Amino acid sequence: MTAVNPLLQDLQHRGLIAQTTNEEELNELLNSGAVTLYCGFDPTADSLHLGHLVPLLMLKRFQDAGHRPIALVGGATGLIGDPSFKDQERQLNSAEVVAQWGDCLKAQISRFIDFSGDEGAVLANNYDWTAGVDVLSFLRDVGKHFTVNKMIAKESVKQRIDREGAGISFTEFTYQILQSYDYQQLNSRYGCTLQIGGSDQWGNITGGIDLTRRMNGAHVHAITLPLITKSDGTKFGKTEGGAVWLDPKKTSPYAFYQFWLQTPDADVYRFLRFFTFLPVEQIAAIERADAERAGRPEGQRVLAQEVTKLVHGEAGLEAAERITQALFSGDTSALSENDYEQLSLDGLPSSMLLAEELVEKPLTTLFAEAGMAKAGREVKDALQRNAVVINGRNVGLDQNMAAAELFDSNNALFDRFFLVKLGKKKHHLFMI
RNA sequence: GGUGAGGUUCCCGAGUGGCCAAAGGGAUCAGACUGUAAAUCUGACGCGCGAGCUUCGGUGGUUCGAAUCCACCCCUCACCA
Repeated sequence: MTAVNPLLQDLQHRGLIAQTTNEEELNELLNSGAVTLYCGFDPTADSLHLGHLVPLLMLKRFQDAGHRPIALVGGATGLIGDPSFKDQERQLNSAEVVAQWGDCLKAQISRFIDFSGDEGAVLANNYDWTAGVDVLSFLRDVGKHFTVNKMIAKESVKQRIDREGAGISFTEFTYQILQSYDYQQLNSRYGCTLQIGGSDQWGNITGGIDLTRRMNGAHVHAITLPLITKSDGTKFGKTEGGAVWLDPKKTSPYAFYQFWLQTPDADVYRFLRFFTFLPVEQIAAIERADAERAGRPEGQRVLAQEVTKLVHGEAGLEAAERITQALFSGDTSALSENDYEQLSLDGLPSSMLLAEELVEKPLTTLFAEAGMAKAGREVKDALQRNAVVINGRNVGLDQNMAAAELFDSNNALFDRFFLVKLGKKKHHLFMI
């Protein structure tokens, strides 16, 4: 029995390993020196989202442990669409759009992984080795290694094949061959011997392992990461606004920080292990301390701080905490004119008001348009329950038509700011 | 191609001529309680501050009146070929 690899052990303690190829061999591989490993990210949008964060951080964990990660942007696979566990055929995106999205992902990934240095990490794009391949070569050289029988048997496409009325196009069916080809190529080009990915990628990954053995005669490995679940069964990583993005323009550091801060107790320590680099012992200590102390736990705050810092940097975290402090301390009187300007810059939702538009406009419409509620009805409900506060003053439904008066410059802070709170958590800054 | 079942408001799902903006559940939003947590309880939940306006696969029709009846069409599912 060889020594247990510390990285592998840490990953196990964190619950970050769903499946692996032969564990003994994997352990030996990691003990034998620097390993080159890869993880693919398909450009399906102009930004990565929380679902990508765990694999991305995983690459970093390996890099920190002295291994060499390859971040693969799926410029080619993104054109095809991964059918794994999807119940419906997906809409194809145009080549220009996918290329542009791919560039966005590259920029984001670069903030997590260090690509400098000759022996450093590699940023690759599978478009580079697929775009030029002609159909006949591909079918003869690569396709010949796959049996349709095996491809059909994969769990990831099973529901699409079994189920009547669903179906799968040849295009998407081919996806697993393309991803397998990536592994084989990365093995040839960079000596890559380990692939990581979400547990839904197991089928695609094993295809790559087989292909690499057949074409390169190389014995390569894989680790899959668990699907991140929430204790209440709802989907992780979603808010009212949809996905939580890593791009600060799409999800502000403040909104990002708030997302983590609102993590249920039942999930917070697990998420600390998944999404931060804090040692597992320290996380366990936080959990113990929280359990012993009555009242508000520390876990959420630590989680929000750590992950926001990781994704948005010190400055992003500071901005998020600045807003949070101002809005949730209950004391906004301490804010200076400069602070209000900063709130908007820091990512607090804000909008401009035009005096002439306020005369006929009910608050319900005004706040719904500002994005504080989905429909005027929700604002009405909040007004009825005294849940709307403008600059510290409660506003009721009887003032619904009094927008012009409420937002008069005489009532403004520093002659132009209005901080509106709807419910306990929704804040919006209006400026005149 | 044949036969049978069905398409209802975000989702599931009741509703078969007026009492239906449409039961019930879920999701969502707000309130209470708390810790910006969970659980629980309360309210809202097509759109509109309101008067009112627009919905029940589509198009036409019957009727004072249709989600509900009729005709045609579109789509889904099941079984058979």
